[in-house]
Amino acid sequence: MNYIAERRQEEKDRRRTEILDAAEAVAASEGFDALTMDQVARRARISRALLYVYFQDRDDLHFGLCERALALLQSRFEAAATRRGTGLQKIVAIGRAYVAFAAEFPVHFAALASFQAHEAGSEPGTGNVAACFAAGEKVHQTMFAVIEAGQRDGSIATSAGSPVAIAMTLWAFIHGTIQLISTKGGLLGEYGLNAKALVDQALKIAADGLSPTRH
Amino acid sequence: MNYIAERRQEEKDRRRTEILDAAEAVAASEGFDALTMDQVARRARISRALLYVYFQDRDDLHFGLCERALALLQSRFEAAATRRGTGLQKIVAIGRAYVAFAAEFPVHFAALASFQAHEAGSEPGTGNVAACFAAGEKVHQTMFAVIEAGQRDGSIATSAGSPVAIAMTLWAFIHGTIQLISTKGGLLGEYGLNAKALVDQALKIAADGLSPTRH
DNA sequence: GCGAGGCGTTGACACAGTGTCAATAACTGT
DNA sequence: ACAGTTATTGACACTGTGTCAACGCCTCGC
Repeated sequence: MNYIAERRQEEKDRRRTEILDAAEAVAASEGFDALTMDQVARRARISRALLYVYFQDRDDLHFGLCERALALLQSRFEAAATRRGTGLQKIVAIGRAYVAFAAEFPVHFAALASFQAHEAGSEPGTGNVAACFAAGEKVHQTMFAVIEAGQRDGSIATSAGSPVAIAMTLWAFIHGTIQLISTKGGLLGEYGLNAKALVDQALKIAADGLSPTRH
Repeated sequence: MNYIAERRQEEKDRRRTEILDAAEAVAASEGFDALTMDQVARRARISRALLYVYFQDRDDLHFGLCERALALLQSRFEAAATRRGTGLQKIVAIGRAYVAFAAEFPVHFAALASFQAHEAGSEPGTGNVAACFAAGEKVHQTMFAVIEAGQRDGSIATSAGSPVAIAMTLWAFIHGTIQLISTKGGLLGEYGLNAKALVDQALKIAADGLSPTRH
């Protein structure tokens, strides 16, 4: 009957999320890079071989984690984007949301960072890779819309460039800043700096660079 | 005699640079992440075991490559910093120098990127790690000096923050931008963007954010 | 010249992790 | 009860890492 297939699909989905939960737990305790298939399988209480039924390989599992992270991030971005204020204020709020996200879910941020750091061979429309790119696309769209609104309400200079280009640039800026802080945080102290001050700095410069006051 | 020790040291140094050359060659042809000790050893025409005499482990070799990359980058930064112009113009020139560096030596940039992306456990003053951090420090000092000059000649707002903080922020900005372009370059086309336009965009926003025109 | 001791060099080993496959176990419909 | 599908696994082959005892070679004191 059809009931069966449906139930099986549900069980498959639940198992899949269990595996991702396990992977997050392992990444949280052992560090993201030092995550092995064996640890994940044991944590999820299945054999390693079965893990390969649900995820094609290590990278595929990785993309699964990224998709989760991006979905979570997107909800934060949307929350930031729906607050009152100018487009510029909203985009700054989005930047702060990314910082807060990275602080709250370091594992998810690590997943995104290594996703960002590695080459993206032309994506095959299938599997978790596609889902991951789609999730990233949604995040990007959110930023895009806010920037466009900012240019319409006059808080962001149109001379700063097209919304797409600005979105990319800002993403690179804020991601680079968080990455620097999270990996080299220890060295900051030697210069008498702290994370919050650097973030404020970065957001201020970026916001001033977007503002149309000049010219 | 002392001659002997000296000659042996020189041979050791030369062998060391040969190994690094081999590592660069392998990284260039096989990709940076997919670099194995075996490939490097074979390219340098020594046994894998001997490789471990010169470099403690894979990471140590990696730090050796980073040190080279940073030294090279530093010479480019200094060249950019000695050109005529305001501090702001110089810091923009440094940004462009980093972009040019990444385009000209993708392997070196990849080394720096993965160095930047991974955690830096409190450094032990010994070995290549220390040398790598020292080289990074010199690069940072170059930026620092230019920014300070910019604030003195009035081309960079003092309200933008302390020179150290600005240097860190700008490094994060430009590095993040190059990283985005080099790993996700393929997707740029889908948005009608190209690398050069994005770089110009990023530098413009950053420069406008630093400029004191606004108050 | 020559033997002892240090230095450079290596092959071989133990280990850890990945991805695959044939075989087994569990379930479903007739 | 049985045949057919689906889920699950242990065992295997492979790749890469890091270590070690051993071997050869140079050099220096005699």
